[in-house]
Amino acid sequence: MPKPRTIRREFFARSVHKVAPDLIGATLLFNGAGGRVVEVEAYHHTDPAAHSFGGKTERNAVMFGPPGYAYVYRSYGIHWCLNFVCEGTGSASAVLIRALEPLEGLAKMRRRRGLADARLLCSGPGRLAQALGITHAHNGLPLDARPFELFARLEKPEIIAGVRIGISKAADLPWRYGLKGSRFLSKPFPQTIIIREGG
DNA sequence: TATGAGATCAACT
DNA sequence: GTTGATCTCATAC
Repeated sequence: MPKPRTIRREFFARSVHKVAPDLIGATLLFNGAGGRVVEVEAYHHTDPAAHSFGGKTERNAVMFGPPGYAYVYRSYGIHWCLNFVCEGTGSASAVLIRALEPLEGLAKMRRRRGLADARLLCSGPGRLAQALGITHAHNGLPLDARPFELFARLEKPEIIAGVRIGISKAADLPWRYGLKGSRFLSKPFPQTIIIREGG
């Protein structure tokens, strides 16, 4: 068995469109709780759906900083959503982490979510943040140091792509990526575009 | 299975 | 005042 490699900050200093599919199958832990990344979305600064599209504000400031940091924002007034800042300082692009397959710290995550069903623990950006205990307090933290732990995938999974969820601007861009066949996706992928290139 | 309302806050018009 | 990178519960088919 090969040993899992820790993902370093340089991993994120690339195009969001490379980083996003490369994150599928990676392992994300936060204070020892988490699992395998099965769904993400890419947000590029030239994309009208990105928070950074309209320029730097207090909320999105972390997106304008260096890659390899966590951008956490409040969604619909009640949820927290976790993003990984990518590309270079000032490029203001990020990957939204949308779903995990729960593997570690199941009891902790169930307690935080008030749920028994593993399927619903981390299947959605708001659910995932709640299960891991991520809030605005963690906005701007580096991804290559505790409480974050990120491990690269050992094998190249089959990745599917589709349009992003819950947005009205640039809604036709296929920048949502998922692990093919996973039971832990926030929603099914209607069309199946399979990506094989990359590693 | 599908659709709708409510929760609640920051950014924007 | 409206919208939004959401989720849960209720009601309808």
